[in-house]
Amino acid sequence: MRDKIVLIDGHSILNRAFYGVPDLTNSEGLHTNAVYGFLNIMFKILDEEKPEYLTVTFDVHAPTFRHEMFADYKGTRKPMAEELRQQVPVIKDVLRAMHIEVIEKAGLEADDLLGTLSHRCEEKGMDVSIISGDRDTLQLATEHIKIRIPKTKQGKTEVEDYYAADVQERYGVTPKEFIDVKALMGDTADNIPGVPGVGEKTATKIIQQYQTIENAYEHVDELKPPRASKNLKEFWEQAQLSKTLATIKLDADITFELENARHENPYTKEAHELFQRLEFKNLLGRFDVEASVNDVEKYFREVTGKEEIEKVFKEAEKAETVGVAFSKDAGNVLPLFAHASGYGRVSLCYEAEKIVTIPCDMDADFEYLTGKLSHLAKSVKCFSMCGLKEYLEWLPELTSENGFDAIVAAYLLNPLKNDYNAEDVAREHLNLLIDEKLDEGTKSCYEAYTAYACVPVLEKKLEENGMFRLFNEIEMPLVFTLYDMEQAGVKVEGEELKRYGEELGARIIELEKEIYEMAGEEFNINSPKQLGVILFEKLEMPHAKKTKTGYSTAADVLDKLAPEYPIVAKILEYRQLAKLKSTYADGLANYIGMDGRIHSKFNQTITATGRISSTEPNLQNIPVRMELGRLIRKVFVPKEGCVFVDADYSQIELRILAHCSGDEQLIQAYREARDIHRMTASQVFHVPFDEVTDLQRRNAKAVNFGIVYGISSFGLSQDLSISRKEAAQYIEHYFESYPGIKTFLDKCVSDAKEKGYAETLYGRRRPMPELKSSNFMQRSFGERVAMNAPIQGTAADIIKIAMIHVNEELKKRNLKSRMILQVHDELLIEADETELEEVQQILQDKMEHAAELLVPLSVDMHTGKNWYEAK
DNA sequence: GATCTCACG
DNA sequence: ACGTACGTGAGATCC
Repeated sequence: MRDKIVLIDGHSILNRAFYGVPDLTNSEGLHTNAVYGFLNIMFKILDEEKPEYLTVTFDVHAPTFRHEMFADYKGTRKPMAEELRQQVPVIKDVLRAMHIEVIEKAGLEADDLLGTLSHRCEEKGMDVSIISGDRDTLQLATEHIKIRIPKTKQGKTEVEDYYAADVQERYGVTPKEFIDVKALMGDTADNIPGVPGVGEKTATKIIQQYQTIENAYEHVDELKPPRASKNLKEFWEQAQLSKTLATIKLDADITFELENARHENPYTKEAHELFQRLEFKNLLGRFDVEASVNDVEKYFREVTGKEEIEKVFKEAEKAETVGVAFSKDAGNVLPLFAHASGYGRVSLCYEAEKIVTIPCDMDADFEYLTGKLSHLAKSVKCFSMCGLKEYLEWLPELTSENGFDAIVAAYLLNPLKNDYNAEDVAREHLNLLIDEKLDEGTKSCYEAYTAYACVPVLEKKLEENGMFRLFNEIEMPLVFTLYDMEQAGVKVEGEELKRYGEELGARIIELEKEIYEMAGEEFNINSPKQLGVILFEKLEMPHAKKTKTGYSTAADVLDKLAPEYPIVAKILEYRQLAKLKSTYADGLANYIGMDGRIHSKFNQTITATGRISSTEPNLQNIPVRMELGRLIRKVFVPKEGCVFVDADYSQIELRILAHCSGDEQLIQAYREARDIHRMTASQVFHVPFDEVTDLQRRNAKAVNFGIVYGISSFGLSQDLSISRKEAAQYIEHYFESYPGIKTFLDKCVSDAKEKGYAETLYGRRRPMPELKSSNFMQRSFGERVAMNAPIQGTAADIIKIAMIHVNEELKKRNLKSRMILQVHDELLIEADETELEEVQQILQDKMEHAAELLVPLSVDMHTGKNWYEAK
């Protein structure tokens, strides 16, 4: 059996990875996508090949890089992107930590290193795999040297393999002849001149016939086409030079000790720490966690028997802080004693060395244990869990005074993550690794311990980041508010909804028929791909836009075609109805519970800005803009004896902008309750206030929206279907009229650049690594976000405060009315008819006084027997 | 699982 | 020159 060595072309693969993997950044703001992509490719190769030896080569002098991704790029080298440059030392650190040999030699091209190493290894009788993104290395392929070129396709890495025979098959020449082909055709990127007028086709033909340029030169008069014959004669010296340049050295002067390249366990402790810092979560699974010792586990204890359990709780009651975890035990616990919800175990940590897990059994079933916990909640100062809201059902005695949610705290500290869980909190904040393959009891102990131990750590970090009050006074109380809303749910008329869906269905079938007839064939209208072919190929419509994968058939494109092509209008109508039926009519029906109500989830740890999100189902995007869709709201009804009260903030984001910017004009306008869009129109278009046309007001409104989004002339021009120039002019006039706003928005960007995060009025932070990007698009995005996040985030803060106050007031007064929905700037209350006026007064008061700004907060309120009427 | 489209603020 | 408005969630298609 031949030994095998894998040689990785470091810069080439790093470069591939950089352009193939979307931008990733760790919480320190360090770009990591190239390193991540590199490691993925490397691990894939190692898993496949299991080589005895492994070496990564870097050419030291690589200040510039060829852009292989862009076909239009030719000629001189472009400087390496800053985001890539900063990752070069990182990958070297990672490799060092993994004990993988790195070979660099000043003045030597990576190709020559690879050539020499592969050649030497082959002579020693080894199999060699060269991993490179550079096709020049194909000349190195032999029977025993395999060239492997990784391709990143939609997140998946595929590898093209070339032995000598494969090169012959693919390119029609042998690897050695490949050099001569290149000598003739040249390579601008590598500064190889080649022979003028000879391209790939001609070069290949000539070499297929004559094998080498020398042989071709001997028969130079027979060469075809005549141009090649003439030029080879004329540029013979240049051709010879080109061949030298194109030839990869096999005998470079380097010292290489094979034993240094021996591939042993790369999963070292140092590498693990580095991977953690880089936040390569799904690569951490490769490490053997057992190796990294922690001494927490030895304090884990399983407790059974009523006497023992009582003893534990008695001890726990004396603690200031307890960490608690519920576990869905799939193991040994008799299902008989588990709860219907699936919980079969609770765990408790009340000192760093007192960590117990209690399986539900005949002595102590789930209700008994949660009863003990709820009782415990009355005596401790801090009752901490990971994801508190999920468990409040079982802890009726817990209040926002002493409840602590580690997950919510972790979210505030970094709101950009996709998901939050106990393992991550332990790793990031306690530097504690939790094995994924643990039994339920141990895992549950870890979670309880994490909830316990992270309290002081997270509190300190919140304090340091100026978010202590935000956490204690807004986010934690909100956990309880959201829980109440989820419990309350909203009543939905199932029968009505069904009828609505059926009506839509009937119309959809009609439309389908008409569309098929007009198209002349049947196809899947829901498939953008098929639809694109019908519209833009078969019916030859002018296609305005393209997406990555084909034609865009988005509504704004179709809107422009609709006046001229009746079928497009039908398709738009079909789309609208199909959406209403699938997402809303049918979609919502699936969520109606036994109580006739929908209990949507309100998520507190999703958005980057601090907004709440709603899922299963999303009740924050129920149609309202179009009448047909809006009708859906008629099926959302209050329960018997109740009415809906819907209250929404009027232009809260613009008011926040007025406050934060201190712009005199805008503040004055809001104090006088003037029509802001009309005023803007008057200023931007230089017309008297009373002479503003509807169109001007509409456009001004779009400008105001744009300001909040972090305006760009392009975005505004798209929205208003005007030229970019015009849009830029609107913006210019706007900033002339409101100089305070311009100053404020500029400050948002410069502050965020300086601090690395954007901040709301209440101290909520959004980290902003994008602002450091050298990529124009990403940086511009960062700038828009830096303008938008403080405004959108402050609005989110304010309505959260209002929600907490409204909910508290309803409870305090023992009212039967319940807050049931939040839609970003809107609250929906199911109000008992006898309490209607009181509820209206509470809503108005608490919403308008949630924050005291330089401008009044104004609330619009409506009542009705369904959501349609109340909006 | 990625992509496209579209519903909301 | 680059190629976009800010923030979400869900359904359908297609690989």
